[in-house]
Amino acid sequence: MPNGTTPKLTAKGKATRGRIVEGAAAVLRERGVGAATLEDVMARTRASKSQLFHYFPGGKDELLLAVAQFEADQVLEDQQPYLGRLDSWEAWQHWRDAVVARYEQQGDQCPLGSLFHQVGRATPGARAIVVELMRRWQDALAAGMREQQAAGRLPSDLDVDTRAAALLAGIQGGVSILLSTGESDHLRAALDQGIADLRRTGEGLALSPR
Amino acid sequence: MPNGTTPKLTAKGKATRGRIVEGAAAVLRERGVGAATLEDVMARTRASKSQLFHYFPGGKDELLLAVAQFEADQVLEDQQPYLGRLDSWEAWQHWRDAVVARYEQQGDQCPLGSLFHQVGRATPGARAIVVELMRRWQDALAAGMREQQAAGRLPSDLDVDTRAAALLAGIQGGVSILLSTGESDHLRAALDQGIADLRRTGEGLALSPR
DNA sequence: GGTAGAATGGACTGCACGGTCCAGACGAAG
DNA sequence: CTTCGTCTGGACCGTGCAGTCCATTCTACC
Repeated sequence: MPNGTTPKLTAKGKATRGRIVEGAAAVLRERGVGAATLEDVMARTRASKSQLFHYFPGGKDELLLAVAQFEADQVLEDQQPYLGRLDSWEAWQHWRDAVVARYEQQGDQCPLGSLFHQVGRATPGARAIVVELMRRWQDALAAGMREQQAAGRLPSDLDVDTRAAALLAGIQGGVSILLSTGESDHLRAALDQGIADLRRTGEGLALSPR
Repeated sequence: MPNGTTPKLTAKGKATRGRIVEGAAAVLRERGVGAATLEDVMARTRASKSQLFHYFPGGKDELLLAVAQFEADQVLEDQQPYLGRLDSWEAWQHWRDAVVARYEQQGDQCPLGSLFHQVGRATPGARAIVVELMRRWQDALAAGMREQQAAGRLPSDLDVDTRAAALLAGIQGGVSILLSTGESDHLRAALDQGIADLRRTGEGLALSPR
């Protein structure tokens, strides 16, 4: 039974724990999940082994899970404020730019992807984190489309959820290819094509009844 | 300096080597890259350790690379003959079905994805395999679109390569999400949306000149 | 049918890395 | 100022697993 938090945490403890998670995240991005060791994390965060196991009694797996949650939150945060306010085609474009920039800068390390390749399908925890991230992401996209519907820039009978799912898939694939090849062409293509398709769907809608 | 093949290979040797690669591929799919050990492979293929190192002097990494190549070839092969003959919208649909079926059946194990998460960005070999796979895949899609152009079912000025890139990204993302969540909705959505978008692009083209 | 080289078996090694333990410093609360 | 619990340091352990070595058997070729 995985309980949420270890024992009591004082202010100092909280800080240390946070330091460990952030440091571990950095190490994982650099070294990759397979290669990263607890000692790497210790060196990076200047924490002793007992600290690691003090804050993450479940050992490496629990730490990885914490990092995964941290990274997952980061993903959506990095898209704000654009992702939360997709109420014009310009806003969509800004969001697109933010996504491309974020992942181009991140380069070829996949904090999340590799994480649950390690902890992976086995544990329910890891999967839950990814599922939740995808859900929130897709919901945000769908919400943006609904705003455009409300503004009369998308047909009201558009299957928003499917469209959002397809767009999200395009992003994921683009990122995935970026990670393996180092080229962001596919990410750009997927985003541009997805948005263009959307815009064209709404074309000439202004003249439809109120 | 990584040479292509070990020393001389007799017929028997070739068979054994092949057996090892296939067995290793199976083990990797089941256990995941991180968890799979050489001893697992030994058990599965009934090969001794010296055999492993006889055929793959580079050790585990070289074996993983061989498996990666094997799996990469498999991916495209599994889409044939549909992928090679995308000369009608029905053919595109058949291909779509084949892709969905293949990945739904594969379930939640990612032979390739996890492979180069392990060997990964570090080695040039792994990246090359993935890059090559993506290139061939995308080329096949682009070729299919060109056939549709030739048949007058797609505008001749369509930017085929970008469209193929976007579609490929959608597939990759759909698969990637399928792997993490177990749901194939996104893969279906990406494929259906991508193809529908394509078809709509070619709509009403029959009445164009000639 | 003999020999050179490939193919196989399996014991052995080394060590990296996750995890445990205890001893001691620090901080909060009464 | 005492006390209790959190926090930290670092030595220590066990082992799982990649990789090595040599001895033996099989295969091809003359």
